[in-house]
Amino acid sequence: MVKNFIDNKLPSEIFLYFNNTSNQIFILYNNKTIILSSRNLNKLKAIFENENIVKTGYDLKKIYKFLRKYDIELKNLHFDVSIAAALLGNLRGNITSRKIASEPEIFLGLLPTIKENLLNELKEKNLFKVFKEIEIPLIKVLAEMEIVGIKIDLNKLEDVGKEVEREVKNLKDKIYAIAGMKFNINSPKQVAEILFNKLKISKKAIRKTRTGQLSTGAKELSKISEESELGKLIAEYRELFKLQTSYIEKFKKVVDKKRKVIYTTFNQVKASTGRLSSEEPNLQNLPTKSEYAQKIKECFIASKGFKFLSADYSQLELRIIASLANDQKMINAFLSGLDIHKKTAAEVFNVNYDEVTDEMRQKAKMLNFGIIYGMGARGFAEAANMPYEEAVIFIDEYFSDFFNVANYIFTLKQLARERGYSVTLFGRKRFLPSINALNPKLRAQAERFAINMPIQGTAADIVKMAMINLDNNERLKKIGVRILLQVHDELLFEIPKKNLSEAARIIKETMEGVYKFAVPLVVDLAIGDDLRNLKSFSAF
DNA sequence: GCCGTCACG
DNA sequence: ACGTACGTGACGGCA
Repeated sequence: MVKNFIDNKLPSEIFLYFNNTSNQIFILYNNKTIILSSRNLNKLKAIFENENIVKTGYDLKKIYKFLRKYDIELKNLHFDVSIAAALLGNLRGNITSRKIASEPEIFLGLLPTIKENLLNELKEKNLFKVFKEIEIPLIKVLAEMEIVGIKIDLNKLEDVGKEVEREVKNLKDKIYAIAGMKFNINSPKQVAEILFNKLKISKKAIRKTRTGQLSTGAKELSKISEESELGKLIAEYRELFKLQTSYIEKFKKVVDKKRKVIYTTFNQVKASTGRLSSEEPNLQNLPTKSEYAQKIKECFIASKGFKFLSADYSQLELRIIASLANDQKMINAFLSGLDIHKKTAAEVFNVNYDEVTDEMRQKAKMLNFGIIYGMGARGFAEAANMPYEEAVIFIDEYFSDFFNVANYIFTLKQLARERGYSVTLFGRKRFLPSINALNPKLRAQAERFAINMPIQGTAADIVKMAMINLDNNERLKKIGVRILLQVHDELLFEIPKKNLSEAARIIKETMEGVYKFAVPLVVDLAIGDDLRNLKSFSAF
């Protein structure tokens, strides 16, 4: 039956849908439905691999990966309706996989119409360029990264696991002893009960959660250190419990035991700013801070014969603000090559660069972050742990120093109000239905989105474009370079040892050359055999 | 299925 | 007095 279809005239386009429940691909081929399971995929191999037949589907990355398992390369990825819908703002969209999973054939039949509608809307709303030039080419890059995975040392992971487990138990015992009873430390409700009712620790400075319960977050726990050491112990317990459950145990659960490789899944369009996200497991939030965190990172190792190379954009978002705002003072700060937060501090505190203290730098750093987040005085005061009045003064000073940044932020809000969306340099949009809302809370939130999205989103566009350019580089392909992970402003590669220098040079040049801003992009490199021991590396 | 919490950029 | 700076994913508790 499949044979007959192929003998007919070749279609110019086929439509694809992968049904998770049955593990089958549903294909619309010259208006006929073909259903293939892993056993008979090969019957359409020539069609899948035909460059002249465009492929349209729902979640093409998943289909690409499925076919690759059977040595078939899906070529000419053309239109992904889930991506198109997301770019148009249907984030957790109308098209949910659950809804369509029960009626895959009906959904497949609708795909051509859905595609036509989405295509028209993308063009109408000027989103086709981002779709065509960034998101579609990225599908294959992400699929390849997910297929390669990252190697993990299971023996080492087991050892760290035991250490952390022992430490968690110790902390547990200590906490019970001080509390005078056993309770569930994982229950914020019970922790609050013990601290503030049983032990009668002062709750005057303690914040409440949205639901009116006394908060027991790390910040609140640190406030009670004068009265009891329980706060510190509970915080420590939480930290280690987190490492144990969210990382060590999780990795053991999802690892491919035979290959000793962990495979993540990147979501291309989940984040409303255009960032990627990573799930099952999330490899974009590997812990870094503590000694145990470092021991976990040490478990991620380069494949035999390869070295890790990490390449991260230095201060990507601030460079973008300085450039897009065309703020000469901030641009000069970057061009000087000095520490940007220290330079900012010198401006805000009106002192010489050399006179900037760590505390001043810390405040300036928070101001710089605040800009990216669309801060208000209240939020900044809270984050920087200072009185509201003082925060107002700091922000005023910052904006009078960097007045084009202030103008830029004003313009971003203004444009968002007029257009109903915010937009990145490369045309990605975030629709902001609440930007003119009467509810001040909702409106203020939309304004923060309006400020943050063009910055975070432009950075996301840059990194996505870098990934595509790297993937298109024939030389890198030839010398065996693989991209393993993307962590927002950083890419992790695996490189055959003998080609390290050449690869590093091409990678740095490619990433820095993605776009020419007023402030040049700078990429820092580091190499190593595991994720703990990465040493900075000069490509030239 | 939501909440509080905490890991990351 | 309060609404209290962006984007995520994952956990256990709890109803």
